[in-house]
Amino acid sequence: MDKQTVTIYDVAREADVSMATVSRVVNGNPNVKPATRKKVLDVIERLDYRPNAVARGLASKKTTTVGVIIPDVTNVYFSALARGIDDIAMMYKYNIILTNSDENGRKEVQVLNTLMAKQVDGIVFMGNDISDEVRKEFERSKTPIVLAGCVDDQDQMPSVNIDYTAAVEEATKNLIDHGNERVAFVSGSLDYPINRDYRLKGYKQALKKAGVRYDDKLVFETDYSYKAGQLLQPALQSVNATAAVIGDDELAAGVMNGITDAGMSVPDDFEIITSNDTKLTEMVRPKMSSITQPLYDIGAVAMRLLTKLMNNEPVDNKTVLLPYGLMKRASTH
Amino acid sequence: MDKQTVTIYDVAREADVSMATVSRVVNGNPNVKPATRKKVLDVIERLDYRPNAVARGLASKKTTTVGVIIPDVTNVYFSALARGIDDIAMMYKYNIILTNSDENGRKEVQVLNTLMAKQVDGIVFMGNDISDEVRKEFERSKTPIVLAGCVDDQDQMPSVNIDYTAAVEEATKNLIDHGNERVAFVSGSLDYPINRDYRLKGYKQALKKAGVRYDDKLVFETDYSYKAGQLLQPALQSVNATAAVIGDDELAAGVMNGITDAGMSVPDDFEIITSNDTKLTEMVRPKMSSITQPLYDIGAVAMRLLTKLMNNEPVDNKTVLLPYGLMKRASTH
DNA sequence: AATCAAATTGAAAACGTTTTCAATTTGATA
DNA sequence: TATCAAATTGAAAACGTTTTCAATTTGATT
Repeated sequence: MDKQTVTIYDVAREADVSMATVSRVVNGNPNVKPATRKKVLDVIERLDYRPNAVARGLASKKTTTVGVIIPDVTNVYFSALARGIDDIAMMYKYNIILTNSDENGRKEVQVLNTLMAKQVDGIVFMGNDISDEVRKEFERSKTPIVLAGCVDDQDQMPSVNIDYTAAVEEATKNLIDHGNERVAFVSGSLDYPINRDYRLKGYKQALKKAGVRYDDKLVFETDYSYKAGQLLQPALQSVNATAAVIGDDELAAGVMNGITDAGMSVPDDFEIITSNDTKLTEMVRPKMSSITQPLYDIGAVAMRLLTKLMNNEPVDNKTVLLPYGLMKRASTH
Repeated sequence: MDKQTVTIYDVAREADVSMATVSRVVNGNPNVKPATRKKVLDVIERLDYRPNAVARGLASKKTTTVGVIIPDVTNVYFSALARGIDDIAMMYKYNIILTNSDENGRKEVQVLNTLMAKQVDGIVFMGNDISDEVRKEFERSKTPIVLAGCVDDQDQMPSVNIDYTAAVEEATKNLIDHGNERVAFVSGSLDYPINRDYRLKGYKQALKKAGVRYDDKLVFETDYSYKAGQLLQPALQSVNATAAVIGDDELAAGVMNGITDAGMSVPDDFEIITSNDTKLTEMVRPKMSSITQPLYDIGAVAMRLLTKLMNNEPVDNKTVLLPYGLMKRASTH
């Protein structure tokens, strides 16, 4: 305990007031006489007193930190959400404790517990799935939790998303309207509700409305990587697919480059609509058409929703659907 | 204060031991009889006691959190560093408080102070520059700080980088060896030491060694954005540049697409070497040649260096240079 | 059984701030 | 001047854990 640290006790003694008064000044409590306030502020400046936020957290039971669970911060989709979360967090004077989960359920439970131990005021959870173990931790938690870019098929949790079903339906319809009779659906794991129950559902609805028979050979399940996308060209060709709705931009870039590297032409031989409208859609050639998701806004709105929950503010709607669109670029006609 | 929270006092009472003994058990202190330890652990499990890490942080003066200051988490370069930092942090049982700084000096000072108030055990700083105000905060800090992907031209701070000078020299030499007589240097702000004193220096050294006259019209200063890169094609053409070393992958993708969209051919008409070897270099067409930086490793080694500093472990070398290379892809001959 | 050293345990202070409620001060009114 | 209500202030407890050092226990030896 080196006495170079200035504590509230030092300030109180120098200002000849109690610690309670110093605390009131520091925290902007109005019940302090102006002259007293000035005296204390002068001492604070002279001693360069910096309040210890950990002590404050213990005493006040608010740490002004929020936990953010992210599958992988290097993923362009999730990093955009994280940016929205952090910007709004800082606006409301919170800091984020960021943890990569790798969509590993065991790791998710572990980091959830660590964050709870660190008494975070709230948690934003990103991921493709909510395992039973994770859901159990959610249920026992007194700390507010908001999902961002993650659906809760049991609809128990506050969440911010787009209407993935409608968005994929519209994208699929667009490809069908272009005359494509063999539209593929390229997706991450169909174990994930977001893919199986929301996005694939939109795909099927578009087919049905267009009177196109559903063929499960046109549904491809893979991981969300560029490499996996590149390897899909032969399989897509073998089922005579002429277009695809693809669930991730890096995956889509892989599919597209696999196709063009094989000598086929996009969009003439094969049309592509991807899903996240990250900056990657503009960088590849041809530029990729995409469902537009306001990624930054999903993060920002999730964090704002969380600040309301943390502060017991009234919340109209715990399930927020943000607008989506369809941005046509050069990967479609 | 709702009594549903189980505290160390509850465990001590149930196990009929003192709080000190419970603390010893929880923290693995060997000075506990096996029978006592078992008794305590049984109670901990029965009551589902979860230690409060904030209280522990206050009492022990270690919070097991580290601050990470990042210019922009959506930037592919920095997010890869962040990934390395987090993985090693978790390995050593730390969590990262992540803050976006936008390379804004005022904001950097602000977040530094916030992190200090939150008693982080250490800080990893990423950015292109260390402003005087930031440096002053560094100097007064008793908390260890490590730079990652950020050079300290005053060489006061522990840091992890590659030899940017040698790397750019080699890339420039490569382009000169291809017969290019007009090699451009496309960079972020030359106010930043990393660009002015390290990378531009390498560029100049390569020219000098090749007996090529330095022409400042071939030096382009811009921001690190795809959009800025796209707009550079006319300027590059007007100085008859036939090749460029470019300081950021997104910027390089913009330059390259600007050139190919204008009808020129890469590498036949214009060769490009970029600097970060992110996955973007594989996604664009043609694939981009790049200086290879082990981004993940820069982050990982920085975090490891920080754990040593935090634990007062011996450190051989506070300035770590990791290996770089030159990956030739299709944007060069 | 007595002695001694090592191991174990406990009481209470420490960590630095916030909160609570009683005590005191202040200002307005009659 | 006395009274009263509102404002201000202070003392001490609270927050939940760790640490320190004295007290106690244990085990080995004579």
